[in-house]
Amino acid sequence: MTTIKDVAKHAGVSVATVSRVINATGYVHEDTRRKVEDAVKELNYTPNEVARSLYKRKSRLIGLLLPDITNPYFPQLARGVEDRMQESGFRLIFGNSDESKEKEKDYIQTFIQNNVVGLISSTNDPDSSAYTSLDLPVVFLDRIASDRPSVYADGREGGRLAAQALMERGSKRITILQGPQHIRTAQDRFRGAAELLEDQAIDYHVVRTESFAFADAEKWARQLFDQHPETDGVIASNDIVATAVLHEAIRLGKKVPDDVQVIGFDDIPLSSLLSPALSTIRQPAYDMGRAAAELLIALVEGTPVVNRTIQMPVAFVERDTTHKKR
Amino acid sequence: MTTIKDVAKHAGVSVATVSRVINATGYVHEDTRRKVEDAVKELNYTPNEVARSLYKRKSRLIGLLLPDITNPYFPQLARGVEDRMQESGFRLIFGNSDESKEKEKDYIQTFIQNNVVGLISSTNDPDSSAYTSLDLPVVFLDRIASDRPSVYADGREGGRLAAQALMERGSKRITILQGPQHIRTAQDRFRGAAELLEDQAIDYHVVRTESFAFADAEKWARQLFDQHPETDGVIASNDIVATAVLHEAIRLGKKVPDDVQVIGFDDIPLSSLLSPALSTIRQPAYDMGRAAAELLIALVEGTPVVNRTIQMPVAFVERDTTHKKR
DNA sequence: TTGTATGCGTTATCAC
DNA sequence: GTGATAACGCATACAA
Repeated sequence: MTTIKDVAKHAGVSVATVSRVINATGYVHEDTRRKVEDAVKELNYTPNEVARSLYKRKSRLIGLLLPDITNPYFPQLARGVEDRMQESGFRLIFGNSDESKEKEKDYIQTFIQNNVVGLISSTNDPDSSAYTSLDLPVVFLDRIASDRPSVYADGREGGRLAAQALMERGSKRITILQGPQHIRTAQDRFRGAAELLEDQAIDYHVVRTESFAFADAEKWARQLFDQHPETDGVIASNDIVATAVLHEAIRLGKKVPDDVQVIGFDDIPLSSLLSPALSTIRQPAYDMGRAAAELLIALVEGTPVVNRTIQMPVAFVERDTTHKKR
Repeated sequence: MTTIKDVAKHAGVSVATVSRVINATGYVHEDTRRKVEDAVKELNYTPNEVARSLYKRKSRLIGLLLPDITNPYFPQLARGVEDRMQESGFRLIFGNSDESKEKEKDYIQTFIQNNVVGLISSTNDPDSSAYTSLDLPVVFLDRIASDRPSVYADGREGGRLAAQALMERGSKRITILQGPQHIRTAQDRFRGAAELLEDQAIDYHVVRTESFAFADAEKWARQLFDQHPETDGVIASNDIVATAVLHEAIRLGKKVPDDVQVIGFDDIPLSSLLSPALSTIRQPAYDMGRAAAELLIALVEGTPVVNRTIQMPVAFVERDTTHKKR
């Protein structure tokens, strides 16, 4: 590797001068600047980030902690984060936490060891000491942390929208799949839906689901129709589960949406390619990722930020698992 | 942050001794070892990786370069890589290349600046100077690089399996969706399928597709049935495209598999949840990720490796978009 | 068995 | 305007 020393020698100046021109700091004569720039180009020199990081005690690295990149919702978040970070010259150290506190701590630890300047996390427990005791800027993504920086979608409203859509389209015996209890956003969706149904005095059932995992989705779908075969409207906890519900409904010979309407949550890319295409509540995942990145960058750079918690809008995406509204 | 100096002071020894016990190198008296260990625990000390990296000129960081994490096939690769790396204490710096040489170069550059010890890449052009001129161990994942370390699935065999499955199940007018020309693995699949069909003297059509993107998938599906409405068997370039084909077929009122059989490629998690569930050629994505990580670790650590190119097996997964075989 | 001193590549402070 | 040089936190060669 070529170092600043090589460049200095090659340009016939001191390392201090080279440093000055690279960082555009302090005075340097036009002629020497050119000499240095030529040397840099000729030797194909790029500064060693590690040395920089050591001296400055901060890197250009950001930690990104997601539960499981394998779950189709997260790649979009990740992509949003990455794109925005990229634009500002930050790199991502990435980890899957599997919602395990152990793994989270472990990762946070190594983030610190690598001098990351900030952290974006989709933890289920923002109030854990692992985060509160951190003196790094942290942005919680797709998670809610009262009064600490976070970016999330309006799940409550999403739940309401879903319930309203089903109601308006004639479902009388609605079943809500209640997502994992320990995930706040999932509960918000549930509460929103339940709330509206109660307001409208509409009867509904609830089926608990303990995970968002592919492997379990079919199980929840089966349970749903087992326990409530008369269901004519399903509010699923996310699109994966909704897909499984759709699959199971069709397997049981039900017509969708005629016998049973289905609404998902997230609007993952595949939703529109399902048959029938899945009606769902859209979360702007990519934009959420970007927003989180943007917020973190502001925090890192000390730019004043007005809104430390950003709630993104959700919207009902009408496709073919619900009736067309007249 | 607490440094090795703090620990040394606290334990009443020199930094060298502390270093020795942390790294289990050189001699150190049992008593002093305990003293140091106590101090480490008490001060909650963990070594600064950046300083280590600077001194040793190598970090515990690995670069991972994928085309687009948003494409459902890649998260599984990524997860496999991450899990394996995690087990050996390596962290991932992650980037999306969008198949752009520019972005690739850019990332590789910053990987180097951050002293990564190795690189896993799904580039379309392993022979680009960006890679050949690198003096880092590189493993190509889901990509083929003759005589350089790589992990990929047997696409040719996959294509053959798909064609054979369709043939055996009675399709007479098969259309193959030929994936992007610049992606070698996609071409292998295509060639495998075409090859077998030609051997069997079975007539087939080809529809070119230029990408694996969601946004385009429906377009290819439409083109397919536009140009070859009589098609009774489709070999799709991957599961996304297959899903779109399925969607389009159903939209056109075709019965699957009775009117048209469909086979995908990859076996992404959602495939089994489609209605009808998608028959496909399975690539062991997660295991491929793990294998790539394993190979890279061996390369990094100088462990002798016997097979530098690992070809993983593919398999036909029979679900509901193909007839049951009697 | 332990401590001192040096260097990893950079940036910043201070003389000149 | 420019150049020595200390310091960032760590690991090692060498001396003790």
